[in-house]
Amino acid sequence: MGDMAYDIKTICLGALSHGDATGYEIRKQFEEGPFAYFYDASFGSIYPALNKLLADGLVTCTTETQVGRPTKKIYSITEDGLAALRAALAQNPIEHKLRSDFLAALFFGHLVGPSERAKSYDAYCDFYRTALGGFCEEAHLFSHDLVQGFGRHVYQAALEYLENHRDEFVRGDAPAADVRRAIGGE
Amino acid sequence: MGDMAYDIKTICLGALSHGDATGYEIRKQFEEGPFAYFYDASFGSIYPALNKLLADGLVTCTTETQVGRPTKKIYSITEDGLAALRAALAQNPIEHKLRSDFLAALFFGHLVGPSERAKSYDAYCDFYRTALGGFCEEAHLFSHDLVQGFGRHVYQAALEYLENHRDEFVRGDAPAADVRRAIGGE
DNA sequence: AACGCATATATCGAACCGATATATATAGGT
DNA sequence: ACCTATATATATCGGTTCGATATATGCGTT
Repeated sequence: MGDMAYDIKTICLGALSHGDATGYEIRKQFEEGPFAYFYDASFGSIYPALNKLLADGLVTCTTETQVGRPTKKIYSITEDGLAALRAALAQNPIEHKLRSDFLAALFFGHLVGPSERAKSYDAYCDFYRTALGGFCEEAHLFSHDLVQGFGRHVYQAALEYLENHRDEFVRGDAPAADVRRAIGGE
Repeated sequence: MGDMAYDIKTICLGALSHGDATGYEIRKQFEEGPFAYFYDASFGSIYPALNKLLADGLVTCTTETQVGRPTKKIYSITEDGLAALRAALAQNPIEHKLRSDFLAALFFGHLVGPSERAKSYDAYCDFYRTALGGFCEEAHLFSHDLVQGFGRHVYQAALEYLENHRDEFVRGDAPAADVRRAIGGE
């Protein structure tokens, strides 16, 4: 118990606990679905993960041939798979990692000019505006509802802060106690 | 221009733009420093990155022998390094990725019991409380100030939401339109 | 005296991302 | 009518990065 992180296999089990799906459909859930904003996985990790889960008996697979389309491989979670998912969830992981190149760009904003700062800033605002449109309004489970509500609340707060500090940042107003080092240029 | 992400080399250049440092000190900045909350890098990527930057002439290195301690390698950014950093910053990347096992645990909260839900939830609240204590109050640059203020504001909003929805989530209150699938157990 | 912790560098396996390849159907633009 | 882009669907491969481990030493604590 304690400090660890879920791997893609566990997250795939989680996705399949909501219903059968193909690898392609799981990917779409990461891209547009309800947990798009706090998790991601690419084909390069989903397909190998599903094969591993299949070999371990945590999922089953039925193929569905289609006319003029690639054959679908529909995966279903097994009893063992659900038990493995519950066991993983019981381990209470404590990871929460944000990697934001947007914030890095703003953090080093003093190294570029006001127009560059404005460009980064506005792209970041747009990111939040777009993301806020993507949160589902009506969740079917209290847990999904909480996570969606959380995301909406936090993203709204983020956008609000950004809108209130734009001019100040783009102008490059110095804070009260300005002890900055000279690092050349600009 | 457009869609890309910074790599560790660029972020190391950014760290060195604030002053000379060893690989160990750069790591500490990712762990406790001002941009700890939106970026991370391990020794396994920092040391190779610094070697690559040295080979490319973007940083210089002076060794400082110490009594009874490993020899320090102090890195400094060069003119070329600063130019490379500015060039990378001008590319305006648009990546912002959150990977939260906390939120995943809450998202699948319906699969575990109320006591397990409470454990995950409280650990998440503690994460935000601890993190809020780590934001620096007095930044020396307007850009650092903005990013710190943003983090503080967003984290406060996150904690506020969590505190207001705890009981509801732990009890497992169903939302208005409850169309949940039966997924076994519990 | 023993143990853990901080300092400091370095490497290696495993995990994972991003791009690419393959194949086909539909939709939209010119 | 043609051509391009997008969507469906699976799979693999190279490269980046993480997490753990190794090495070496001093200092503080039990």
